[in-house]
Order: sequence, then structure tokens, then C-alpha cells
Amino acid sequence: MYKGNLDTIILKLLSEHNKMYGYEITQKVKELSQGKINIKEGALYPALHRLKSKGFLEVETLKVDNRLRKYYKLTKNGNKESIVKTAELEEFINTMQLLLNPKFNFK
Amino acid sequence: MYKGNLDTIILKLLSEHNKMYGYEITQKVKELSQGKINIKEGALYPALHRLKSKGFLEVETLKVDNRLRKYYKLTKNGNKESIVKTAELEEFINTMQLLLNPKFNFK
DNA sequence: TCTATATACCTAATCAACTTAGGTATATAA
DNA sequence: TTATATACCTAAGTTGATTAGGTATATAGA
Repeated sequence: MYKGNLDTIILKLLSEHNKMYGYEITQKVKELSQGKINIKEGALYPALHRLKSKGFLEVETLKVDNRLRKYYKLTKNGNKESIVKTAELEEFINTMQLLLNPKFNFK
Repeated sequence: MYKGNLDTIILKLLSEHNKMYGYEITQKVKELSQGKINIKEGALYPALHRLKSKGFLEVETLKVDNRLRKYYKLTKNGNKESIVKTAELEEFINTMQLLLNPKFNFK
């Protein structure tokens, strides 16, 4: 489970890979997370459509090996959003660390 | 937002404070998180009741300064659960770090 | 040949956990 | 007398996931 961070994960990945298609994203996340995060299709595709409808992603459909692939890439706004969301996730993680390690609160 | 980690936060706090009441938990979390996490009552109280019904918490009602306080403390199973959930949250955070800092994947 | 697995997309129904918004009540500070 | 803090509670609505279903092609194995 990615706990509301799926959009952030997608935006962050796309900020590093120019363009990716849905299935590729699930595999990349699985690889980067050492098998711990397995994005479900029922979460992924609605998320991609949501991000596109918000103007953060643009799509290009290509046929590769007789199969359709929908490549997504960040728009200019998507790039901004990626930076904002990534910063928010980092802050969230730092805050969680404070709760887990209360002794380090005043470090 | 605490993104599905409220139960973990409560269990972890109670593992360090013996007994706490609801309002106290919200204040303590606000303090520890430097104001960033503001637990809503609509989330807190159902969570406390849920954890109690699962046998992880036990309650003692006291009247202090003419106001009721419901003090919660971990049961034996609650203590176990606290350890499990805390470890899960730590692992989740580590996994998120991998996604945020892909260069550190092989450290 | 048939079946399972991988690749590649999609949606609808369901579930869990949150926010919002309402309620009750006492104590204190402006 | 009004707002804020303390202290508890629940119901309705929203969000974002899972589960489970669908379509279709390619490949590996029994």
C-alpha cells in the first residue's frame, strides 16, 4: 500500500524518465521498492487518467510489438506539481520520523 | 494527514506513556510533529474504539476537574501490535525513501 | 493443443479511513 | 457574554485504495 502517495510516485518517476507507460510504471516501482510496492491496475489507471485530466500529464499512444502502449510524460505544470508533491512527501516522512523517534525531536 | 497510520501512531504513543486520554493524544501528536499533524476528533475516537474492540486497548474512566477523561492503555496484545505496526511503518518509510532517492537503492 | 503467465489496457463495485459538521458539557479568559 | 480550551461522541460525505471483472496479444511449458 502506498497510502495516498500514488500520484506523487507517478509524478516523481516521470520527472526522472521522460516518458513511461502504465505497465512500465508498475514494474519500475516494484523494482525500485525491492518488490514491496505492487501497484494495482485498479489504482494505477484511474490515477493516470486523473493526472492527465488535471493537466499534469500528456499521452501518446504507440503500437509496439503489436500491443498498444500509452506513454505518459509530464507537462510543464506536471513538472511543477512533481516538485511540490515530492517535497510534501519528504516532509510527511520527516514528520513520521519524529513520531517514531521522539528522542530525536530536538536534534 | 496521517495516511492510514493513525492506529500505529496511537499504539506507538501508548507504548511510551502507559496511559493517555483522547484529547491528550491529539495534543501530544501536535507537539511531537511540531504542529504538522492535527488529529481530527472524527478520526481519533472511532480509532480508539476500534483498537479497544480489537482487544489492543483497555479503558478507565476518571473524573478530573469535573470533566470526564477516558484513559487508554495497551493490553498485552496491544503491546505486541504496537511493535508490529511500528516496524511496518518504519519499513514503509524506508521503502518510500527508496522511491524518493533512487540513487541510494544499492547503498 | 491447451494452459498458464506475461504484457497491456480498462472499469465497476466494494471497502477503509479520512474530513466535515454536527451534538453535549464544563472551565476560563477577554 | 462570548470565544476558546478542554473533553467526549456520531453520522454523512469524500477519497483512494482493493477486488474482481473485462478485452487482447505473445510466449513458455505440459
